[in-house]
Amino acid sequence: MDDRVNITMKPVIDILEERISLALADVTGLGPLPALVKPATDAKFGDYQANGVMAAAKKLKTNPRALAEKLVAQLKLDDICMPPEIAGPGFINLRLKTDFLTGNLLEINADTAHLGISRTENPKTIVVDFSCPNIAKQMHVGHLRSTIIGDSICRILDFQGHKVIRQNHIGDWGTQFGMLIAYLKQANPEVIEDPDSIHIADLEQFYKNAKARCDANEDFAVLSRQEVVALHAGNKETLNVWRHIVDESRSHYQPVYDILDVNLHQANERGESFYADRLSGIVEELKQKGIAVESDGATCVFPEGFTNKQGEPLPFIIQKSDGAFLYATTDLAAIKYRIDELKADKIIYVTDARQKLHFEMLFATARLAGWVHAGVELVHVAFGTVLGENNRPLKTRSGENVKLKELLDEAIQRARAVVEEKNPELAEAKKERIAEAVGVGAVKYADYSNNRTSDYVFSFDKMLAMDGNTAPYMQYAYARVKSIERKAAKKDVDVESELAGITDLNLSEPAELDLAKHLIRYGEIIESAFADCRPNYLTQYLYELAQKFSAFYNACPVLAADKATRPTRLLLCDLTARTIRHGLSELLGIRVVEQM
RNA sequence: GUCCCCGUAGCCCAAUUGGAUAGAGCGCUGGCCUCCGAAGCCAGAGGUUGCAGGUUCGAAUCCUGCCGGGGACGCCA
Repeated sequence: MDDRVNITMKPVIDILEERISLALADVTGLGPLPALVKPATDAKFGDYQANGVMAAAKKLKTNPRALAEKLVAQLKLDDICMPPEIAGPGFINLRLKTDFLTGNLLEINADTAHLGISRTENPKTIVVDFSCPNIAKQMHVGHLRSTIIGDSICRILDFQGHKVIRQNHIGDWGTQFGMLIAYLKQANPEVIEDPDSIHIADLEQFYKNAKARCDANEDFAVLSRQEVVALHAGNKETLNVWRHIVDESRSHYQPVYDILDVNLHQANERGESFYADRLSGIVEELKQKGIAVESDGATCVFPEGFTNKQGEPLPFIIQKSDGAFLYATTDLAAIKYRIDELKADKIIYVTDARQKLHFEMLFATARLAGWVHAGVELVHVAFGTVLGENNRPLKTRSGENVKLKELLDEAIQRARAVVEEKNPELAEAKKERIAEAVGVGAVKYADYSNNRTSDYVFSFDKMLAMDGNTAPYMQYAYARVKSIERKAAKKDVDVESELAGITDLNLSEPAELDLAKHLIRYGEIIESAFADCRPNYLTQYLYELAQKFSAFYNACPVLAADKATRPTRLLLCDLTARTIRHGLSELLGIRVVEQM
């Protein structure tokens, strides 16, 4: 079964690419050349086009159209396409046969779990480093993108059959802990006796109070520094208080992951503290290998190709002059751990674009150290900033970071108001569920649908709009299919049995064909979203799918269709719903609802 | 000052990385509910892809130089 699926259910675009590439190699005698098969830029050119002939002709210094003629004469695609057509300077236009389309849809239909999408032939162990909140502070809007983009990358990799290791590199070991512990000991001395009694209602306030006392009171500042030393030295009492602050913080951010449907748990945490006792060894090793040297009292690596403002070599500082370790040191320890112990073939870092230079230097240093053996890939997946209406990074009116929890609450509340308006007769509990799915979905979808690398302006009104490329639009398309199924039951149409015995389809209406051709491209889109870690390819596809479904829905009655066409249309509905549900809820972590 | 990212329709964004006549949405104009959910659909107007050169069959995409915006650049993460 799996073999069959793997052979037959490769995306069409890949099959075409392979076959045309082979033929191209044959005709030119130049060895393997890419066929450059792409979706057609315009429906009037067909469904796919191969652009590789022109590049090949250039190499061969021959006429591209003549080469195209020779190639087409050799091509055997008649099981998939109508006879290829040559156009323009040497494009080869390909139009899928309806028979092929039918067969493809039936196979997708048969493969309930994977929608006919084959798993990778080359599974890898991939570590994804994402989210990474600072402990003892509430998650704010700055954590949104890393958290959900990282989660989606994991979901896609997982679906493709890779071994995914999620790593939440939480900030749990910094100097701010001295201050927090010192404050807690003063403000809530009972926690020393009974650490379980810690209950920090407002983490942010707790942090601010500690900071204020630290700034105002020199004795307290001294105390704070002593606590850091005590913590890092492993003092039992201090460690105990620290552990409870971390636990308490988790009880604040775990619910945020839960409401976001982000698959992160305590088991995924490998915070800064995890690497604490490895840091001095890392620095030692780099010194011994002659990679790290002392400079102005600090220990630095100077990887080639990086310069500072004065044009001098730029340091990657791994140990401060006071002996303390930094972010860079922890990241180096983490790379080593991930490659040596987690056996990572690939490590993906999902962080904001401003850290680009840091990761370039980090990777360069790890390579110098010889830790990154052949076959290991290091990738920085960077993203832009979430902006407010003023085009500056999103803040509250008073200039503070917008808390993620509050942002999501507002989205849910706004969605709730819309449900109330459109569908007042629904049960309360149902309205609440819908509001959560729509509100949170809207925030996530809006983020995913933007180009990852650019900044975007956050707008509740836009993301909750029912038209346009938004989560509610997609959820609505899904709910309409479900509504057809409910109506079917009332009209004595047994959808299951009509679909169960289905062996042939009757595709004839343009809207049916258009939808069908889009449905079979799902696997191809997942591949491209994966290759570049770009969830917006997926949202773009889903949006087009929902649009094509809506056009089909308007043009082609389903339940009222005659016996010859109804099963085909039911199948199109069902596959649309399954694809939307899979894309939204499995790959993007956005819930669908039966009614809204 | 050096380096990195960006500049696309009135607005907000795409363009699968060098392919054909640059696409969607919002907004605007007009049409579609006796009909499976109108939170919808259909049609239309709207562009010298910041500017100027260059590379080639072919450029929003690559190269050079300007202009404008954002970011990074020794002991934060």
